[in-house]
Amino acid sequence: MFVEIDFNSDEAIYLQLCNQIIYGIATSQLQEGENLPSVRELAENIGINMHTVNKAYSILKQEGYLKLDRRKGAVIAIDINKLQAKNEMRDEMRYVLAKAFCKNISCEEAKDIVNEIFNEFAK
Amino acid sequence: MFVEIDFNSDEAIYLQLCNQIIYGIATSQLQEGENLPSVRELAENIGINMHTVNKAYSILKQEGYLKLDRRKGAVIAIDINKLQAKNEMRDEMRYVLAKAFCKNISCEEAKDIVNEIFNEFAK
DNA sequence: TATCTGTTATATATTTAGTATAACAAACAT
DNA sequence: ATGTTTGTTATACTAAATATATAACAGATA
Repeated sequence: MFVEIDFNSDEAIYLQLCNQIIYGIATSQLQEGENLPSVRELAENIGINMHTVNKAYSILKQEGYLKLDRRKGAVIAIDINKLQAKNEMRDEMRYVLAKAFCKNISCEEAKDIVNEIFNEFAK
Repeated sequence: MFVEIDFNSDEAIYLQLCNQIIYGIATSQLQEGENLPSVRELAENIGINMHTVNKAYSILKQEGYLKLDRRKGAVIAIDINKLQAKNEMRDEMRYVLAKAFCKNISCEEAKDIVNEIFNEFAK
């Protein structure tokens, strides 16, 4: 796997896992229908506890990025609720952009960065 | 003050405080040079502990939004390090936009929301 | 002098995060 | 059939983060 955990980060391990898997889907390093490692395997691989991986997978399932199946394990399966996703994005973005605005970053500069990041994603 | 704490949120109180004060600056409800309430006063006002407010103020100071003065108290004073601010924004934005991309939100739609939010700010 | 600032210190309770074992039922390969 | 692998659940524990409660200090101020 491409996952890299920073154990010195102040961000919780399970959140780092969630974010990196979502980023992996966006950059199509992980594709719809593809299997993730089992909770035990990934935990072993990273060197963390099974339950920490399980927590990440459960959240990703609840947020509509995975389906968990006893036979096949964790499978990428995007459930799209665009309206909800947009509202969540707006709420998260509000504080990120407030910081930017206070630091004299313009709307144009912010949108340039949005372009930049979208170019990292699959076309 | 305009601060509203959601005690049922999973977000820490001191973080809610930081975010709302930054948003307050961006929307010019708080202006450069203006005084914030003292840590004791704001704590009393919201109904939380003095140290929780103090933690928020200390972080805002360290991130360059406030100066703390024994005589005048906490004063809005923006320290602009644009390059650093841009890099931080990019890192925070990356995972917000990865989520959006997975949910079929387009680059244009994301930029529309950036416009929308910037319109909430002072001109 | 009394009061208000931020600041620091100590102690404590609560919650969250992470680990450690263990067990279960469903699926599956041999 | 047997043994293994899947997610899932339960319990117990440690450590860290969060929030509260008092208390005290030095500098500034009225």
